[in-house]
Amino acid sequence: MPELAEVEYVARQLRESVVGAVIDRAEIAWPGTIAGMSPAIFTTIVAGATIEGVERRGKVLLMLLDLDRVLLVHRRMTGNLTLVAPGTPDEPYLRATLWLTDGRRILYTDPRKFGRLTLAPRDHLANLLADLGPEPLAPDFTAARLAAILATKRGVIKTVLLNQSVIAGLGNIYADEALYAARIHPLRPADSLAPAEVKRLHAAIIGVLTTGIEHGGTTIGRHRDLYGDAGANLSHIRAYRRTGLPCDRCGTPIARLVIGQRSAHFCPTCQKL
DNA sequence: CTATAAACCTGCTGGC
DNA sequence: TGCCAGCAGGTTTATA
Repeated sequence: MPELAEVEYVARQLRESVVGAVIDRAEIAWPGTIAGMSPAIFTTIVAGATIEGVERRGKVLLMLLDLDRVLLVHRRMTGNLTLVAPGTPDEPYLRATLWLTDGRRILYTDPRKFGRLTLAPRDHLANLLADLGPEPLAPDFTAARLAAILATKRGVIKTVLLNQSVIAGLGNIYADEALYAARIHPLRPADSLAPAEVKRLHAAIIGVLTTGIEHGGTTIGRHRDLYGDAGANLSHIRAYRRTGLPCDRCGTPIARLVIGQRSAHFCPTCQKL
């Protein structure tokens, strides 16, 4: 589930709680969680590291460690990071644990085992994230820039929005929500959008992501924040998984299509092809 | 480049 | 009530 909004919210919580903390040791409960190296190497490198900062790029959470290293976390579909006090029992589906020297633990849980943790030297970061498109909440993500990008894309807009190399961080929920807010049909060719539509889409992307972050993310299935709480953004979702429910704007039942192996939800009246 | 399908995994839901 | 097909917030890889 975790898209940009969910990752950003947890990144902010981590920044408030663990910057300055020291990782005493790591324990890997499911080896496949570690990407790019063996769990043994991972645990060796991470032991004793100080967490100097927390950042995010797209859906990737970055824990900046001392000695110019970085810990990357991608939660994919069902991964969660939670911070627990000493003595708290482990959570179900625990895949990795970072023990802090003060006794707290950062738990990585992930029922479906799709998520990954990896370590890299800081100067490899740009290379590792090289395929990601612009950050939609950065000041340089302007409507003009979005227009320039979309003008070169031949595919349908829904698929283009999900492509992380086009824009970083949008997933199925916020792509559907942005298209709904902008009143653009998900099957519209990306390069067919009129300037006014691109402008609406640009504002919609920023709007739905900002709202999502403000409410702690959207919890439909498993997303939880750093303290195990569900996000409250579901009440602000107007299209995603609302098939058959009335459109907020016109009352037409929300429809569902499969586009590029993903479900797409939209209002057939407000979002004309 | 674009599109499509399958794979990676497990759990939950809805329909019969 | 019980079982099973289908679906799930993501990404990568193979194939056409």
